[in-house]
Amino acid sequence: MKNSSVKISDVSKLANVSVATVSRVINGNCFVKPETCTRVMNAIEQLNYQPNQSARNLRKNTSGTILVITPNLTNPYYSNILTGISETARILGYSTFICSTSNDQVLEQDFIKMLDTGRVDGAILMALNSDDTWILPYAKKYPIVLCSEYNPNLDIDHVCIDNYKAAFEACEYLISCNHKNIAMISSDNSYISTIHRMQGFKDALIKHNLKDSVNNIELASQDYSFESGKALSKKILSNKESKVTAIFCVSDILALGAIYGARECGLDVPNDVSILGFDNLEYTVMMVPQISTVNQPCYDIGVRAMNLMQAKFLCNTDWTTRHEILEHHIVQRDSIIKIK
Amino acid sequence: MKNSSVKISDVSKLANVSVATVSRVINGNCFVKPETCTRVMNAIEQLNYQPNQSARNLRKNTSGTILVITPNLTNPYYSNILTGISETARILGYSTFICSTSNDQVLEQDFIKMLDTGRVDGAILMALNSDDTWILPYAKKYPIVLCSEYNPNLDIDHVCIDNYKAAFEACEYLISCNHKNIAMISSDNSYISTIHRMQGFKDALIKHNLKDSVNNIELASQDYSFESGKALSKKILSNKESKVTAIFCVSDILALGAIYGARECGLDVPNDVSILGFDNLEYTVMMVPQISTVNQPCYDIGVRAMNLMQAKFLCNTDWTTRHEILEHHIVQRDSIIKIK
DNA sequence: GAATGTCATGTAATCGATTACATAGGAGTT
DNA sequence: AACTCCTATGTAATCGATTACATGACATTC
Repeated sequence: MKNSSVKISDVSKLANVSVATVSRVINGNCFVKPETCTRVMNAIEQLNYQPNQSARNLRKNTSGTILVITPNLTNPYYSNILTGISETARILGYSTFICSTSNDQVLEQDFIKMLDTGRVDGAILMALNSDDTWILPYAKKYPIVLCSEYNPNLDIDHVCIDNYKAAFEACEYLISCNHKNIAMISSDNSYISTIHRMQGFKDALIKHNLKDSVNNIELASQDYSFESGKALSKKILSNKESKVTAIFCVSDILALGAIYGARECGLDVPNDVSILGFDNLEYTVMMVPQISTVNQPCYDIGVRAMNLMQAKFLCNTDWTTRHEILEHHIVQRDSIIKIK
Repeated sequence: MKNSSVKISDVSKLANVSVATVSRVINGNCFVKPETCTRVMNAIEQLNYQPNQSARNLRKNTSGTILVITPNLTNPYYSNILTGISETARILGYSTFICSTSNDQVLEQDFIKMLDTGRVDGAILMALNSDDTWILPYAKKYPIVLCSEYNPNLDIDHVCIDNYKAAFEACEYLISCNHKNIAMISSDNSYISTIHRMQGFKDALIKHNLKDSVNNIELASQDYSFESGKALSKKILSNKESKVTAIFCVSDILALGAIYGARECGLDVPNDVSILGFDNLEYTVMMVPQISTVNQPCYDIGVRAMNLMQAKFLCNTDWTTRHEILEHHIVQRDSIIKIK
């Protein structure tokens, strides 16, 4: 026998009140006599009553759950954000429905349709391309929050870091270590973070009169894979003319690949080449050399995204779009040396 | 305007049939004239009708969602299993509700209560202690599948590998490389996998007359952390009398820590100490030395767990408990050498 | 041609909550 | 005493689907 077979009418009978009163007690209506309230609560306790969510959702026309769309679950960058989202959702009383797309846009748009069916009340998306516009009609109808990535032409709430500034500073950090010939391993996608990081990198080079490096950008074809990082660093480092002394990678996994590739070219990191990562994932400190990187507050990004979602739910007046920019910082470790 | 405001009665009006007929079409009842069926489907298409899940769930007394309980989302071991579970669930038409406990049993049991409220139809648990019995009443009432860990005294469906055999073989592999003084870094928890691995390790040593090594087991206090691996390998290797030449770690992260610790002791891996990991997570090949390890088919474990769950749902006769044991294998890479 | 069976469809009850509206008792006002 | 107002509670409609049961059309059988 399911406990769920205990329903509100059972409670009402035991407490000798109507179902309406029981419902009022459950939902904290203030017009219930304390005495009655106690009686009802005792009955609930005694029967171990738990309200049926489907019935509640049907009546209230909500689901209490948030759709979370992520490219995958295994990349620690995403899983850290997801942890922030999930834990915050739990605390705030929402459920989450985490869906991974494996970068399949059709799947992504199928998931989004759950907003229409009432299966979910809102959605947090973690990987919108900077030129995606299909999301707009949904964002107009439902609460949507974008995480890390967004389309600058669309007026939709989002939470992210200042990727332009982060890359600019990262590049300046390498320059401050007297690197003059710097390469970048970026990614062949159209995320706004990628665009901003490349622009920040270039602008820093230009500011410091290192225009020759501006074209040293290689693009990883499979997003942020180790294999791409390895292959591209070998490509960069095997070009003896260029004499690159530092590589800025737009993810820690690419940096890992770059280090491996450097080693295969017979080069030592950091003595022959310096490598800078991005994200500051846990494993950057689990190896030699520990990887210097740009910290992103992944967990907090998730927390803020979920809080923003709740704010949108609670707001009953006009909502003005919010863009939350969290702080990044450069983490100096062992994969970079200062050239004398 | 929500699309969800289109309801079954709107479709029925447009198609000029009753709601019952529309429902029959949606649910594939065979007693509908093809002609009528087409008319209804056109109406559905035209109105972009999507059935309201809450109403459906209420009426059918199901939720179509599976609770998945994991210690965390960030450990790639779990996130790979989760991927297998989620993708399979999607294909089979179920939703998943992934909850992470951070090893908080109170939270875990709170999550399980969602079975009682009808919020979920079944649960997959990924980290049951070998002496946990609180799960039993739930397993009797609801479909429950255990993943990786289980309680051998409880008759509950589970999917895992043969950890005893895996550890036995792992140890024999080290012995076959002529290691005679072998240590183990295990974990201070009561998972059945841990117990079995330690037993397998010991029995292999005994079989090969290496009884002296049997007490070389150190326990990581914070489950499978890098820090523990580092500290314990330093402890093991700094003991000059013991002359340990190989360490078997019960997780790749511990192995990572062990390698780091060895390096801090001035020892080279694999030339001075060999290190064997467990799990075969992606990053074992992303560093030097690439880590030799025991492969677990994480993704498949997830797939099988979800398939098992579905089998339980579909079974309307008596169910006999199933224990699915998937294949492991040793992956030879660079963190182990054969002693001459 | 009456009885029976099959197919296709409709009517209305039902799932378990929430909530608009109704009602009744008691306090306060005139 | 008659009125209003407030509090506390009950009655019944409602959310949007599914489905048991009813019905009618038509085919088959004897």
